[in-house]
Amino acid sequence: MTRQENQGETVATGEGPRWLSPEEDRAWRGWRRMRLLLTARISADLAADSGLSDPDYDVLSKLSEAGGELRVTELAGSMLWSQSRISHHLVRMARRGLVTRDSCAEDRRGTVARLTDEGRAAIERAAPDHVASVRRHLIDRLTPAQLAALAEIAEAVTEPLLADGREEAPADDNG
Amino acid sequence: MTRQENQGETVATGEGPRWLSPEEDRAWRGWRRMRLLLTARISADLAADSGLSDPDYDVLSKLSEAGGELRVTELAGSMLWSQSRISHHLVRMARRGLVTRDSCAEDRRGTVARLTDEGRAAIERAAPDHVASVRRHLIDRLTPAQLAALAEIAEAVTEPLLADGREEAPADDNG
DNA sequence: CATGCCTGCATGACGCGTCAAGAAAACCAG
DNA sequence: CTGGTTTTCTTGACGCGTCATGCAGGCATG
Repeated sequence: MTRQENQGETVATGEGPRWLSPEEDRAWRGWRRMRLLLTARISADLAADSGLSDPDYDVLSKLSEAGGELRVTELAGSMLWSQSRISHHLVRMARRGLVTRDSCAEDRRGTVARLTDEGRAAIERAAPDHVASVRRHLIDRLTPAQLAALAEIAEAVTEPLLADGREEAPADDNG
Repeated sequence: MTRQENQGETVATGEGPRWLSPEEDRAWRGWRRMRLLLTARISADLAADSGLSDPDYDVLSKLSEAGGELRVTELAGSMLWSQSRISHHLVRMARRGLVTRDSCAEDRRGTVARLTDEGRAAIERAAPDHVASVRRHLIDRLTPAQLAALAEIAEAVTEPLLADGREEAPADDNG
């Protein structure tokens, strides 16, 4: 992302783009490495401890928060997932008996995703180990100040992205 | 991740796990949302601007830094990718004419990944827009202090993860 | 120089996520 | 209530990444 080896070469545009400064590059590379390694690690812990994937856990968790059932669109909206993604994933989870997909009474286009007993049991079994993993690999590595900084950074970055999404396609965003 | 609706219920372990405090939860949720949205957005920009995927860009960039060719293992090592991942991806990139995969002279088990002219052209065309996208969505949203904090957070989190990897399987890590 | 292990890489199967296309119900005009 | 639009969700194709497996070439040991 800094100019690297090809620094002497002229870029196709002919106009010099603003490459990243060393500090900027350090943050960018750090972010990408953290994304790669932390995600992989917590995901692997979760799979090993409970047999659930990260997305599995998220869906079960949301459904559990919502009292056990939720319209598919609300599920997608609250998780910032695409319709297609949630649809595909619910099919897979239903196949494994973690949820059911029942057609909705009030709106017959709709589908209600419902936690099965097995699904509820799975999330309750998985949660403690998962929290422990998140603590071990992220929370406990940071000072309280860093934790606060991370939250603020995330908010500063995601807010404009959420706003972009709303302008292009004014959709629901309750989450 | 905080106790949410099921807070009154007893967890299967019977022993209360240390759930996340509000500040911890804010950081954890923020991190996940940032990972989801920022990654998606930069990735979409890259695809729209240049037709390359994120992994495409990373591979081309590494090869370019290395002067145009690299042993597959070194490529994987420097990017922290699995052998399998790099292998699959090089097959796909070779199919599109971005790289070639030639068997290595000194070690006949080995493979050398080489940038084609087309591959070199692709990365040079893509780079300026990509930097601009990274600036727009990440760098420019943060103060210099936040940028430094992000880098430090990333380092604090990834260092132990890299160390873990080495203990379990003492491999190369030049990157 | 044979034995056996380790390394470097490829491959197949499978889960995951996106985009594009489509079906069906709801909504809304006139 | 008819015709068009919008919403809700599904589906198929395809790229991506992982894990497990396999295999050929290097390497070390006797």
